[in-house]
Amino acid sequence: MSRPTIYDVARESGYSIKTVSRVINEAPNVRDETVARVRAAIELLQYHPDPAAQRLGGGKLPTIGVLVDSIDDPFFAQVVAVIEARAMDVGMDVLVASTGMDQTRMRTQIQRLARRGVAGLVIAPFGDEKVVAEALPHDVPVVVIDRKCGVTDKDVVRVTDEQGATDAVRHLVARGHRRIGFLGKTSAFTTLVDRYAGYERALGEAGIEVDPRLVETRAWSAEEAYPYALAMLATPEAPTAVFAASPMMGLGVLRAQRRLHRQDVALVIFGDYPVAELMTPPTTVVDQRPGAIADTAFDLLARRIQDPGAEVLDTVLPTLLVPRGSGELAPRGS
Amino acid sequence: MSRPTIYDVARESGYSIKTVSRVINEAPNVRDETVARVRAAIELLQYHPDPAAQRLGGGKLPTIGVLVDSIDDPFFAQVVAVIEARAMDVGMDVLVASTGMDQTRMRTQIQRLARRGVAGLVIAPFGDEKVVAEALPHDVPVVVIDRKCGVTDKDVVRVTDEQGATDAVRHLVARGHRRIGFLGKTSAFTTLVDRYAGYERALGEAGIEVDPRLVETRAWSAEEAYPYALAMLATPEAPTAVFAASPMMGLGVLRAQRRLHRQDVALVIFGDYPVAELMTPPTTVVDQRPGAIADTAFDLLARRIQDPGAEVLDTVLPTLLVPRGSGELAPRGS
DNA sequence: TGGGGTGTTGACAGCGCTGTCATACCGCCT
DNA sequence: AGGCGGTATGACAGCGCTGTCAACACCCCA
Repeated sequence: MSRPTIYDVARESGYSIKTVSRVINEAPNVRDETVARVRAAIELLQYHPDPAAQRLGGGKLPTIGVLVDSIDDPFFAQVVAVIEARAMDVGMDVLVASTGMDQTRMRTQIQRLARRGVAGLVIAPFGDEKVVAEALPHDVPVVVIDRKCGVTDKDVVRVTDEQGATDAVRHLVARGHRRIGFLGKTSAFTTLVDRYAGYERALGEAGIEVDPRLVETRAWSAEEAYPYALAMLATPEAPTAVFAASPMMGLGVLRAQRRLHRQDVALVIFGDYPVAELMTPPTTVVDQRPGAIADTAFDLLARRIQDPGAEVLDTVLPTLLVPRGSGELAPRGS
Repeated sequence: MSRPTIYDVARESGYSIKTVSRVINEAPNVRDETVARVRAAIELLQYHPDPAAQRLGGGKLPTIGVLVDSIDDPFFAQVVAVIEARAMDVGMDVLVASTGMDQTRMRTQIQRLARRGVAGLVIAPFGDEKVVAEALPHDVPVVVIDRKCGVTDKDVVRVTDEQGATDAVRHLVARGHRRIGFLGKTSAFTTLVDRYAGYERALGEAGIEVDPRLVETRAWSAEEAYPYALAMLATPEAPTAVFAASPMMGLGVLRAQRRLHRQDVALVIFGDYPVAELMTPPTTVVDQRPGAIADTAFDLLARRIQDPGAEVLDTVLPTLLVPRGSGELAPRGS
């Protein structure tokens, strides 16, 4: 009364377990009629191969592992959701793990996932490049998402951080802003360095000099960003617009704006977030399109699982500026 | 150069693989000195047991499966995040799957997870009670979360839906509201039936008769809720306050309010959502405390894994009314 | 007619564990 | 002294697959 095994299917179909195995794995050189009969037996018995046994027998687990900063971050939640959907389509399961922004933990989690014998891994790494390079496994296909972190021997999917930031700041400049603040911890992530570069570029194009008083690079979390944003908005030289280089920074700014009743300060956030369109004013964002990142990552992973020797790709997806109101505000008093 | 196996540990420590196995599984009747030596060898070799082999050998996979409506729903994302954190603490991995609110898919996903040989399952079921009862596996520990769905032979963790709704509506009544709208698809979930009951109860206590024009039970998604909310707020008998029985309904109402510039209508949403405190006005919610649900579910699952015969528990957690502004608005014109 | 593919199938040995059962040894009671 | 029960350890057979290699039937070409 236990689950049927490959032996049951073999007996039922009249073939050997090896032939059944071939049918399951769609191996070549099996007669059509044989395939049909084995399939019929599988159907009849409602047989499903045991993943653990498949793995142990020599194959990989029909599973892909996903490692992200935090599962309930809306960005990563969507990444996980899309990967799960794609995996389900091809009969794979998804193991999730989070780093909690801790490099040691990142390393441990990667090892654990790799140890389980997953077919592939989607990883959002962070931090020191050397640590990342050492932590990434070499015996299992990996696709790196969101942050390159100096990785050159793995497929990478990320977005045009600099261009996206440039777009955002240009957008503000086009509305007449000249005093545009920047928030984002550039020391932590190369993505933020790139976004800052985009900020500088857009200002440069407009002939605006970077005012260090309007650049805040110390905060990482929304909680840390809040006081800095507060301070920046409260100064006499307060910016008329702010570019928040991440949703966390954006939250800090929004809280500060609310606190100071300064909804008149224009704002563009890099990274969309839920209900942004319901804010007052609705928040203009640079959408990183997590779904597209996840889709591409899945495609690349599937490709690498199938062909481990395939050329290593560094895919850079475009971002999308979504004007919703906060980024279209004119400079105060103009 | 491959990963060390139990044989390597046995050789290194001078004991048999069986004794090593005993140490790994903390089996009784092993001398302290033996344990110490084996542990030392494990440490030395950086040995980690192969989960697939453990599973195949007779044990369960050190993995727990989580099945929810949708992984990027903030409520479930937090549930998954907490379970992953808890699982990591005890060296377990987490397999995620989503139902997409499709009963057939729910069934398939449950079977797939059970087939993998997970140690336990956390499931948010939905829909027809008979289907749910048939879909839940009997050969693996299961904890049902969020919705009871008529399940009586599994541990359940949910919240005080009726009480939470009563609290919310009482809160509105206390501010002087007498025309209070209700939105929520009561036909789909028992949780929503309970919330409606809470609504009715609070009104009854206040001697307010239920006005069917203020009760909308047809919508499920935010998209569906929007037009209904719009219609309700646009009528001459428009409510001065609305109780949205789910975050989805809440979104619909918020969009309608924005569209009609009716931020003066008081609103309480059942279920917290990100940045609710940054809305204008900040949204008062009944917090379901997904983290607490997940924590409790994990505890119950661990308990059941350890003792499959333990008494079946139906745990009902309290909700938390979080006043933030929208629920404290006085009736229009008063 | 024989040699050498090519296509199709099966026997069998693992993969790295755990469960079962056997074994060896100890102390203690009668 | 003999026997018994409890403790500590090991030998060995699976668990349900896949990889390797062999077997066999055919077919083609020389």
